[in-house]
Amino acid sequence: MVRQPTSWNRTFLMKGTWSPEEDQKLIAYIMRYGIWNWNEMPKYAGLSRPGKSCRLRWMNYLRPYIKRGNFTKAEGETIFHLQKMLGNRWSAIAAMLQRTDNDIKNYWNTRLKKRVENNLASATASPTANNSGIEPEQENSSDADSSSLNTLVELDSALKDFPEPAAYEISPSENAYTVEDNFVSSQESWEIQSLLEQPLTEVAFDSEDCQVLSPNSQLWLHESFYNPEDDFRVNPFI
DNA sequence: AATGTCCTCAACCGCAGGGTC
DNA sequence: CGACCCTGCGGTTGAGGACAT
Repeated sequence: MVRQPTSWNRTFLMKGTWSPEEDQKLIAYIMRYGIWNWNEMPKYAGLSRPGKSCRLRWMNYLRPYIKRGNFTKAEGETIFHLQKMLGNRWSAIAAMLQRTDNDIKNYWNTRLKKRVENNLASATASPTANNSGIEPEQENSSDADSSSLNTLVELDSALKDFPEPAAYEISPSENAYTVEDNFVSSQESWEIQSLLEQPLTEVAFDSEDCQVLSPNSQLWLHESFYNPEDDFRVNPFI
């Protein structure tokens, strides 16, 4: 079988940052025809981009249902612990947070990783120093506890400069919500959704699964309240 | 104001795995 | 069964903005 030239290896294809016009073309095409073949789609969508580039742009930026913007402290905690448990499986971590793997990866590489490394370096340099704020008797506990404690110390150091979580502080005015409990009523869910402009999806974290979440991150939302027709990202020309 | 350095993040690259022919 | 295609993943790069000197 002869390998046919594909859009992956065509020459003279555009590279670099996507323009708003290109984004619009890709969104419009996918909304109309769906995703059927990334290699062939750019040709029909009027894009001079490799299919791979189109896929990446869609997955990391244009598609609905992804959360963007600043990471909350709770998300930072989640990423920290999931990375510890799963390793660099960014897509798996991203799926749990409704973020993109690229975002998670960037966040880890540019923030958490550096802080953890710095913390470990300082701990190595002065192993007897107690700069963690942990009481001495806690440090004399069992090995397992000690390991857990080290994790907490690393986490605390990694996250200490983070802002307080703001993603669920809904504003403005009379619809202002701060989600602090484990349950949100349907009506509240819808209102929160409308304000957040992100899809309602069940966020199924709990402390038994990953033992990382603060109460703030335990939102129970249901996607049945989400109407894609109202979503400008899904219907860009409405 | 000019220059250098650091930081963030969008995008690219190479590879692996699964599916198809 | 092997060659090829497509997709998804993780590592890396580089442009551009922020900040420091």
